[in-house]
Amino acid sequence: MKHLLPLRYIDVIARSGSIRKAADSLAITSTALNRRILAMEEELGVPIFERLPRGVRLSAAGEILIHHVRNQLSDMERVRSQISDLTGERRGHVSIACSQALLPFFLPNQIAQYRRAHPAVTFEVLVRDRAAAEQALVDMSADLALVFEPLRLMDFQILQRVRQPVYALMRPSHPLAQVETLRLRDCLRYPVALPTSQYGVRHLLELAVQRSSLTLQPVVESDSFEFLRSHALEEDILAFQIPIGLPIDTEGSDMVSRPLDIRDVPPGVLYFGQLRGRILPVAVSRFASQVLETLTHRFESD
Amino acid sequence: MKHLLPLRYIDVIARSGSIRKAADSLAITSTALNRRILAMEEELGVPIFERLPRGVRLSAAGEILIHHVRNQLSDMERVRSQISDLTGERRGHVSIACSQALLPFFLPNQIAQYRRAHPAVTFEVLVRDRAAAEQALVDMSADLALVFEPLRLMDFQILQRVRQPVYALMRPSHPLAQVETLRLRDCLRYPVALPTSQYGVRHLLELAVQRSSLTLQPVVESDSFEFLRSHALEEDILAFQIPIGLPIDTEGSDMVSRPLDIRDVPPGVLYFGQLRGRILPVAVSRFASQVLETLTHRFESD
DNA sequence: CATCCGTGCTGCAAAATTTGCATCACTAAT
DNA sequence: ATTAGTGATGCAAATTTTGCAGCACGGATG
Repeated sequence: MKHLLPLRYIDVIARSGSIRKAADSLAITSTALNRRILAMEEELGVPIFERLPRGVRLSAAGEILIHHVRNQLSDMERVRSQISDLTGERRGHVSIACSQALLPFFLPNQIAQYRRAHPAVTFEVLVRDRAAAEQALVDMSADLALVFEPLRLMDFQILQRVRQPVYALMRPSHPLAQVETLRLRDCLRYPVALPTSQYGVRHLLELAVQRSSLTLQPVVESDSFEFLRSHALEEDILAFQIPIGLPIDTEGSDMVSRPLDIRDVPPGVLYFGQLRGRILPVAVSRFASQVLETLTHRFESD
Repeated sequence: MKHLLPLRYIDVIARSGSIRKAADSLAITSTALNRRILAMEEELGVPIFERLPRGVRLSAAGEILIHHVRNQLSDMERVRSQISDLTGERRGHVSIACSQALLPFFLPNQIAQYRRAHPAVTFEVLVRDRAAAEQALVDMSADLALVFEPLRLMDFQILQRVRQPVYALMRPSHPLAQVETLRLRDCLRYPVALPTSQYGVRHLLELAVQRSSLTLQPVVESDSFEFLRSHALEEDILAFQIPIGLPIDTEGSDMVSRPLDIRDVPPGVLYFGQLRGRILPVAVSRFASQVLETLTHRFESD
């Protein structure tokens, strides 16, 4: 849609922080782009960007405007998609910001299921920590977010909340593999692998040890759950994960997972949400319904 | 804002039902306008308008689009207004669709009060019956609606609901002027003036007489409350009105108002609302808050 | 049935706008 | 001091938009 080209320009400049860089990625000259911005600022009567020696930054007015701009762009996508629906097609694009735990099983499974019904819908999955996920919603680089134990919740409209107890992950040969429900103090008698402190699982374990007299002394620490899991596959060590990050059927799996006793470690909460007040494109909305259904069916809501 | 000129074009064409007429009121040639529409339809891949021998009409796709278009236009106004706020001004425009009862006292009072604080804000008051008020919200010719006993409530987001018992209005010399609370059967012993059947007050009275064995036999009927009131001033006749249409202090008034017993006539409900899901411009939002405050303070909510 | 009026659409030339190049002025990092 | 990167600007070319005149069509009119 041509008429919102100026809006795309503003969006790209705001993201790249430089008119020249934006011009490159928009495949036009910086002159043209620069002048269009100047013209818009003229119309608006107020500068949209502050000029810095190394580029530009949104002004106060620009901050207000950018919200509107991104909304417009997104909303036009929704309109196009709805119009496509009229003519029989069903296209669309869904962008999801999520925690690492969703990567191995849950999201591939959900997306594959959705795409079986709607092959023309495309997906984008962005791994974001708890703070960045919300930011992705705000700047509309993501439509939906699935995050574990998020921090701030200003612009985050919760669609569903499910309880996620912490599970320990180990080789079948591990001494604890036979125990049905694990106590924290038993776990900590063995070497453990932990995610770094930015992650929700680590946070919950930290809280748990503070209540007891135990201490966390990880032999391996990483910001990659995939690495932690793989490492626990190599030596008799405990890794931790939440149910949504575990395979649905543990038959034939090379790892054993056992829940930690909730008296020791409180269950975390996985939040599924969108930007507050935003009207989602049809494809996104339908996919969200499916995820919501699955979450509700498979986990305890909180 | 130049970039949403095409959107204004679409809006005006949709309203006027003809490209040439729209072109006139937009002060451009029909050629230019026509070509822009053709270009947009090309971009969109779908016709926006159906071509009829006497003009154009929105197609199915156009119906979807026009919603988006009007939202965009309105939202940009909100952005401009918010940016103006940053630079110190406080401008804006508020358009209200309302029932006749609001005209003599309530709205003038509210608007005057608001304009004392914000003299640069302008107002527009459209008298609309119950169906047309909602339509005005939908096509965004009105920002807010204040209607008595509305019919459909699909796109109407209720901000407040207040109870409005029916009052009888008469000269101080009328025999019933001394009675504190009037019974319906007493009223109907005297000549009455009634609004036509499209109005809520009439509707409530009709309901009331159906429950009893009484009948309504108005000596005067009109679609103007002002006329009914004036006529009751001329002869000893009963008119009817709801509290919001009555002066606040009855001191020195040339008319007496007495409530009908709610056992006979159920109180009507006055609805204050906006278009569902719409983000209101700042000026509108602030005015709405003031009205809401007043309604809550002055009447029983329902 | 013939006429007429109002409609949207189109070819072509003029007008207006946008674009790109070369260049300037400026600032922070080197 | 130098350099590299930034946004702004004058001017001419390229592109887009506009307006005029006229066409084809279909319902209203008598």
